[in-house]
Amino acid sequence: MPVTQQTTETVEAQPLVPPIQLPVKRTRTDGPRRDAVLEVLRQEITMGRYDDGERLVEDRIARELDTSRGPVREALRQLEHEGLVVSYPYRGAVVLGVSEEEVQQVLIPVRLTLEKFSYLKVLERMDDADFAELAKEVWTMQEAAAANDLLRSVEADIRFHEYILSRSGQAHTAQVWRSIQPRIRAYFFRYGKEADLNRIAFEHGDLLQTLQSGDAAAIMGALENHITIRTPAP
Amino acid sequence: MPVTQQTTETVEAQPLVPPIQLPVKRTRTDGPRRDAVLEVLRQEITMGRYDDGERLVEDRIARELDTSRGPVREALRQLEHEGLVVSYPYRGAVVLGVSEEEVQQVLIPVRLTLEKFSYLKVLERMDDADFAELAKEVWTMQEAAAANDLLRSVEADIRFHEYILSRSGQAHTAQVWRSIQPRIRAYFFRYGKEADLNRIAFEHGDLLQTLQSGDAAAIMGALENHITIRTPAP
DNA sequence: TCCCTGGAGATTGTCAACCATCCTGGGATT
DNA sequence: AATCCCAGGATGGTTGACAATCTCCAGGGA
Repeated sequence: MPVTQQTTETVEAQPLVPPIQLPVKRTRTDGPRRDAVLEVLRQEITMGRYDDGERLVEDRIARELDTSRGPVREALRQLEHEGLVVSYPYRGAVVLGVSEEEVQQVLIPVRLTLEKFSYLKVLERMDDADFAELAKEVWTMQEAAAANDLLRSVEADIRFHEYILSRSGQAHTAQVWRSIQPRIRAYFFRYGKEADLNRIAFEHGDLLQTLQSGDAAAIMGALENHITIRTPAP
Repeated sequence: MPVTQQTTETVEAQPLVPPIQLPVKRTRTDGPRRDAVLEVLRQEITMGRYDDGERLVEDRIARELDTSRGPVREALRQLEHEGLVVSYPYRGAVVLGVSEEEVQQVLIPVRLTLEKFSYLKVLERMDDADFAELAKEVWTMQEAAAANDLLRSVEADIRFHEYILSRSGQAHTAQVWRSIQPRIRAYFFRYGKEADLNRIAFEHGDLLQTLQSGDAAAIMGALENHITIRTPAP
């Protein structure tokens, strides 16, 4: 499954023929290759197609995705910073499982901190266009709930929160979020099989409504409920 | 200022002379080159030798540190994950300043979350050797305070907390810490010029003592005081 | 004058081939 | 049984060459 085709190719240059070489650009603007590799790997790990502890060998992945080791190396580093992988010098990278306890007691509270801050920051700056954007995601969640589509629900959930994070323009907050988000995502997929999608959609609708009210205290409360409460019962 | 000398060199091979080539290994085990590059850059940024927004050009850095672009690229990515740098595709990396507000309202609270968790996790596992290790750092802080040496004090401070973090063996917690710690460090250097080093040393001594008592509630309280309180007055 | 276009130059992103360095897992030795 | 040694496997690093983009600025046209 090639990540993207070769960037440029010239038609087989026949030795003594006039240089008609038509450059066949298949490049398009799909951004750096490493990002494509990153997405593939992240998806595969998140969806559980790798076992915890399984090795990720640069050369193999490079061949599989039809690219060179460079982009693969960078993608692996990124995955390490997203906590989906651990690696030791000269020994390579292995898949790292998410422990329920750490997610509940560390990642979720950290996330709460981030969101509380950025919601406060973004409050005045939000206009109707922003709310419309968020409403769209809530709508998607409702659809996903109706279709019992966990994937779409989680994606919309993430986008909902990410929209506000990015809108708040707090560089460091966003940085921490990027590092935490993939793990939370992976966690939802693993332990969220029997999550109540309707409830998720409803909660976000409620959160959005509270946001529109502009009442800071109410927002903090809604956030805390929304983020903290869903403990998949230990 | 070369990061490290060439890995292996053979004595100038005189054309028609018997292959006496004595391999002059200067390698030693100083780990991956990227780490050396990383440390140099991190230090320079932390110490304010780069202005906020200043560009970090791969080629220039590679030449300055006498290495190739590979390790430099990896170091820059790492710095990005440490929040000391931001980069955009095809546009390169620039130094990112730490905003006091984000440190106070985001990074510090996040840090508190991490430490609370890991301290609880590590409680029973701590033995006298561990406490001795921590006592050593407290001692260093006292020394640094006496000499009014901010650098040494901050270093020992970081090591104190990092020791417990790593001792707790919580992979995800440690991951987040690694991403946050450099920024907090940089923050201390920038805004901590008139910090009371004696107070810092004392607080850690107190924290250590509380740790040895094994009283979980007391430890949480001490942590909260220690980490949260030092607001350099806005 | 102001806006738009089209390079030119600079820098990042990728490739490929090669070598150094380090880790791992036997097998032979003691 | 414990230890040492070695070969194979993988990662870390180098080089040189291109491809892909971005930035900026000079001209041209409205």
